[in-house]
Amino acid sequence: MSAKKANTPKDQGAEAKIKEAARTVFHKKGFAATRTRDIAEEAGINLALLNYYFRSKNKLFEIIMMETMMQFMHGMVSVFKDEETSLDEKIELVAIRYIDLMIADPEIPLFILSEIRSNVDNFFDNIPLGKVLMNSVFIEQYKTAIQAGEVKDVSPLHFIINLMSLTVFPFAASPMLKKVGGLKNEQFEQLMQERKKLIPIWIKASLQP
Amino acid sequence: MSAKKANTPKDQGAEAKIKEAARTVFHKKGFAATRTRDIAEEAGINLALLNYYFRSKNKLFEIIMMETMMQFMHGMVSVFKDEETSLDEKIELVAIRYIDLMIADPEIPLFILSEIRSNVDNFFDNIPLGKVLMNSVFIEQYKTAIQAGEVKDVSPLHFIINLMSLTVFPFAASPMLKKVGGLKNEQFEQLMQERKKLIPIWIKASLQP
DNA sequence: TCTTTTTTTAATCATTTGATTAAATCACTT
DNA sequence: AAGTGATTTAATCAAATGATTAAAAAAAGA
Repeated sequence: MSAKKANTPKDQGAEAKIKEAARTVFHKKGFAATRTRDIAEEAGINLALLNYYFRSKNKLFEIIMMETMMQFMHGMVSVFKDEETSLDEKIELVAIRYIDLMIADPEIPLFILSEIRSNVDNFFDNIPLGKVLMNSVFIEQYKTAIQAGEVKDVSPLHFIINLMSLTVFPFAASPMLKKVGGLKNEQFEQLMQERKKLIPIWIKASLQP
Repeated sequence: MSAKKANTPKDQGAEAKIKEAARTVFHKKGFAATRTRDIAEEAGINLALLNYYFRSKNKLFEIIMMETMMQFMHGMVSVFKDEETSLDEKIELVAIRYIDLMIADPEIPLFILSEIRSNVDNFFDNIPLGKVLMNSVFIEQYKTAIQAGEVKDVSPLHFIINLMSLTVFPFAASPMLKKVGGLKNEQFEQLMQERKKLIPIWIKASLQP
């Protein structure tokens, strides 16, 4: 039942290797398209080990999904709740943190969007993330700015959607951008680096009353 | 070899019914997650019929993929190439057409993005869509406006990405928005209707020098 | 009506794939 | 070194799934 210490004979622990391999393959191909044998091969271990450590493909996927969601959400929620930073600073922080996160792991956006559609998981069913975000300091600051006449009176929902759209969509669409636009990986990353500075400028421009 | 006329005994042609069912299921679940039996059931026909008419799951998928890509691209390309409309009008046209298209068929964005990632298809390999778009009237008008000092000097690529992001992303993320934000279908559609007017305003604001 | 062609079905095949089992190997304790 | 438990493997199972086949049913043509 318990596989506490990684006292394996091989290099660095089969359990950890399997999880890393699972993350790689699941992120790249999604749940339905990955076979447990893909994961075993990627990890360089026998197929039975996967079931020995993780019981089933589903269980393993749930772990990866949970960790990925946490990783993705944590950056956002921590910025949204910060009492110390201004509205403008938060906009800049969201852009920078998310773009850095996604440059490091570009498969995440499409993975999350696809798997939530597939409903393989019930991650959000118990977590009132909507309430957390829409009642956050960020949104309060936005509403306050509206009442002070500093920004246009547009629904906070549009505001959040726009910020996420400009930040996340290019990564979700990167396979298409690279195919359609003939972009190389370096060019794409260069473009995304530029957006860390540009997105806050565009968002602020769109808020001008 | 040829199944010309739909002279079937049943209601309206099994071949057409299978294709419609395939479109529905593929769009909803993606290639890897749909089983041919799902399609047969959705179409209300026997499984063997699918292979009789379409030879294989792959062949059937390629047809659906091709038609979906055509549907999605045609709206964009026709606006981009139009010699008669202004830059501002094109921005408005793209927003309106795409949002209308996606309200009618909300599964399309995530379907296209996912399946291009999966590389199941080689749709773009023969079509220089990037050249077509980046050399279009739309982009020429944008560059002209930059040289005239009417808009900020930002890469046309960012411009296109921003327009697509604000338009397409909310639909790609709609399963998440509905779960996280607790949005009902009607609320979501209402929000998207608003964006037909708002996106051009935001884009134009972001272009101000 | 009778024949021929097209359409539809039930049954079955072959492969893929998630999962299990029993045995072998390894690492650590005594 | 022997024993004990943890780790790993090869072999195999059972279910799911894409595809095929042979025959029945329906439609069309004579």
